[in-house]
Amino acid sequence: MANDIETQTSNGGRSKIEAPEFYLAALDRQNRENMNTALRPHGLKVADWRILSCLDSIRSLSVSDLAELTVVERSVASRLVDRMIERGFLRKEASAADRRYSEITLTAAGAEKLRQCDAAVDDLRAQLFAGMSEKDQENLLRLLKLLRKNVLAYQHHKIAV
Amino acid sequence: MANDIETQTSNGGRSKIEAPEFYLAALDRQNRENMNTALRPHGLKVADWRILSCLDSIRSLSVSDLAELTVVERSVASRLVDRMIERGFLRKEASAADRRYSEITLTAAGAEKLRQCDAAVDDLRAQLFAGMSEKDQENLLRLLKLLRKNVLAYQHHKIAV
DNA sequence: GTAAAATATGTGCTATTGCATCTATCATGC
DNA sequence: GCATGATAGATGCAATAGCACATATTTTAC
Repeated sequence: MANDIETQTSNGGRSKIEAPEFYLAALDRQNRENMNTALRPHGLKVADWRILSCLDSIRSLSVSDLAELTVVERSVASRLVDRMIERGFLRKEASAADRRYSEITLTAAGAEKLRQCDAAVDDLRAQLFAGMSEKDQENLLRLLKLLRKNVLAYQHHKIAV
Repeated sequence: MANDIETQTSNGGRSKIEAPEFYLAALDRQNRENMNTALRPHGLKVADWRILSCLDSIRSLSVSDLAELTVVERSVASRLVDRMIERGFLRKEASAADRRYSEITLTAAGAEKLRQCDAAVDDLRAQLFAGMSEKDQENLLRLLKLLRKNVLAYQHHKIAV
C-alpha cells in the first residue's frame, strides 16, 4: 500500500510533500530514530548525546547555552542535565563571575561514555552520507548553514518587528 | 554569553557540533518552531499541517501511510487524524477492498483551512530559502533526497540483518 | 476449509516536550 | 545606596510522542 504512493498535484502547483522543508523534517525524524537505536545499547538517547557532544566541543556551557545549541526549551535542557549529573556524566558548578549561570562540564565518565558511542555514531554518519562525494558534503553543509542563518534571521525579524 | 560560543576541538578531531547531522537537527527544530508560530493564528500545529499537506498531495491515504510520510508513530497519526476529523477537516471511511485500511481524505473545510495557511507557509519558505539560488535549491533537494534514501537503507539493513 | 501469521488501527500508560511561573542573582535607573 | 527590570535556572502542569498491547481483518500455510 505504501509502496505505490505517487505524488499527484491535485492543485496544479508543486506537491507540498516534495518541498525541501518536508524532506528536511522527514530526514531529521528518521535520522533521530536511527540515532536512538544506535545509542540504545549505550543507554543514551539522542538528546543526551547532543548535550554530551556540545560539551565535548566546547568544554563548559550553561544550561541556556546547551538549550540554544540543541534547540530545546531551557526547562528541557535543565532536566536533561540534571539526569546526566545523577548518572555521573556531567558536573555543574555556579559561575564565580555570575552566580546565576551554571558551568556544566563533562566528567571523566561522561567523556568516556561519549567515546564509547563514537563508533556507532560514526557508522551511522557513514551510512547517512554513503555515496556522497566530499564536494557534495561540503556543499550540503554550506547550504544548511545558509538555511540556519535564515531561520535565525526570521526569528529575530519576528521578535523585533 | 551565548554570543561568544566558539568551537574548540578539544579532542583533535572535527568538532561534533559542526557535523552536518547536527545542523540538520538544529535546523529542523528551529524551522518547526517557526512553522508553529506561523500556523498558530490558523489553529494548526505543524503535525496537523503535515497531515493535511499529505492529503492535499495524494488525496486518499491510510493512517499508516500518513505515519510513514510524516515520520511519526502510527498511534500518533491515529490520534492526529481523529482530532482533525472531530474538527471537520478530515473524513475517514473503511476501504472497501481491505476493511483494515481506512481511507482518509480532506473535507472541503480541511482543504480550505490548508489554503488559508498557504500564505504564511509560503512566506516562511521564502524566508528560509532567501538568498539561495535556484540552482542551489535544486542541489539541496537532490542531496536531501540522497540522504533520505540512505537513511531508509540503514533502517532496512538494521531490520534485515 | 481451518489455523496461524501478518497487518491496520486503536487504546492505556509512560516519557518527553513545551509553556507558565517561581526564585535567585545580577544590571540599570534614580 | 535602593528600586525596578532583566536573566538563569528550576518546577508544576498540560500537551505530545512513543511503546506495548489489544482488537479486527486479511493473508498464508496446511
